[in-house]
Amino acid sequence: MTISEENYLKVIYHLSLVSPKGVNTNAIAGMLDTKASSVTDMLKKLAEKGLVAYKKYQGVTLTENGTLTAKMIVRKHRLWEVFLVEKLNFSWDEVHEIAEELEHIKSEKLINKLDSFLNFPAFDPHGDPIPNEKGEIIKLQKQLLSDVELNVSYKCVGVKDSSPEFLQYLDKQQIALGSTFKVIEKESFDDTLLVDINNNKITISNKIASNLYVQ
Amino acid sequence: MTISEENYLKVIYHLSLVSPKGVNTNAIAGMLDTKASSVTDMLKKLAEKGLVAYKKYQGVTLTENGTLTAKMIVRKHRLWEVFLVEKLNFSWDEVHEIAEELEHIKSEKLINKLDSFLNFPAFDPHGDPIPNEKGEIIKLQKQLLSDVELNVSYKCVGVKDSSPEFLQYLDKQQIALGSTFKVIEKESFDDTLLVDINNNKITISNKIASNLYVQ
DNA sequence: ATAAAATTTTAGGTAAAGCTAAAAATAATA
DNA sequence: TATTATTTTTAGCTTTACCTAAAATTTTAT
Repeated sequence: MTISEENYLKVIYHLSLVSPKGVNTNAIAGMLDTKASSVTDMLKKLAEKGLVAYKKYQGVTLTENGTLTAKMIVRKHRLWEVFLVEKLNFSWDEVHEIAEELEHIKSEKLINKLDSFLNFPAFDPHGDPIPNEKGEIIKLQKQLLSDVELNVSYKCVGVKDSSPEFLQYLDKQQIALGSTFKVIEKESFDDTLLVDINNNKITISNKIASNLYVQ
Repeated sequence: MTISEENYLKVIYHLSLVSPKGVNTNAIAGMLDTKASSVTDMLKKLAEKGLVAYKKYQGVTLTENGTLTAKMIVRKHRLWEVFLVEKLNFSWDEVHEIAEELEHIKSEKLINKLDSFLNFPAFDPHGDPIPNEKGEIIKLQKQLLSDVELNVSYKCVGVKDSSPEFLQYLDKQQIALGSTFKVIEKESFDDTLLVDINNNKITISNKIASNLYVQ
């Protein structure tokens, strides 16, 4: 299994969560910053290896084997992110890029020992669930802050966008996982929210609110 | 810098310690399990990049820049080995292979934070010195057990061969870094040694003795 | 329903890092 | 020193993972 193949599987896995019936060639190309023709080539190869079900022009889905393989890559990525934040004191906006490399280190023993060293964390620093050794994932029913009821208390449990830019914005606003939210008012014109965060009233754009998961 | 280029630099660095005047194409090929013709190709590329000084048929040496780059790869390799043994409880015969992958992760910040997390270790689990951030290396004057005086006490400080086979043999004989050695007798016929290890007399072949560093 | 637009695939090509086989240079030996 | 042996390089080929441009298919819109 090459790094490139692993990256394709991971991207198909993430896109499948949104389009379970089949992932488009162009969508994959967009995520991997490559061309559609390159994607077609790789899909044929992955199909040969039994990792995806692929029919010309029909999009692609992961096989059972492909799904498990993809989940193991996600598992590695998220465990390394926990390591980087918890043990090496990286901030949550720095870890994604490094974990993109670490996720390709090949040793099941390594990842299980790392898991144990970290005390079997269930979530990564961005609130995303970490698959266990069998690929099982805790799925909590979270909502976007943009879809939430007025005057009800929620807790921040994750971010949808985990780009450094967004995460640094949250740092600046002192928003972190665990912060408590109550939407006081919603401006109907542009869906801007007036929110009470940790007993501190701030205004939040719809774009921000629709990238914050609460519970 | 590709993984392949890094592996060449690392091998040239290690071979340079033994042949400082110039490393042979065939020697590199042997270490990397590749063919001499492939090595020639790569040497040209590394020379282009200013990492090695290369003249046809004359062997190769690292430039200053190449030496520092190689040392940083060695630094990463050895720090990851310490992490694997100290934090994840791997045994010393398991870590080399995994560190071969981890040494290629590209983030100076990562490696310096790892160094700090491990309390700036000076030696790896096999007793090899870890270059610091500047590439400086502590060099201790160690001897091979095979070259040592009779009836003088020494301490084991490193292994020359760090293959799993040799390390597992040492485990079986309960020899570890820090073990004390006193050579009681040397058989002149085959240089077999009768050695007192931690107050325990055992017989050791010349092959074993010439792979153990003591001080 | 058919034409236009968008998507996807095919065909053929490139760069990296390997390979084999033959040629060239260096080293060893008679 | 001449010849043989070894080492190294060159030349040309393969595979992986990309690419562009053109052809095929599907989707959208008139």
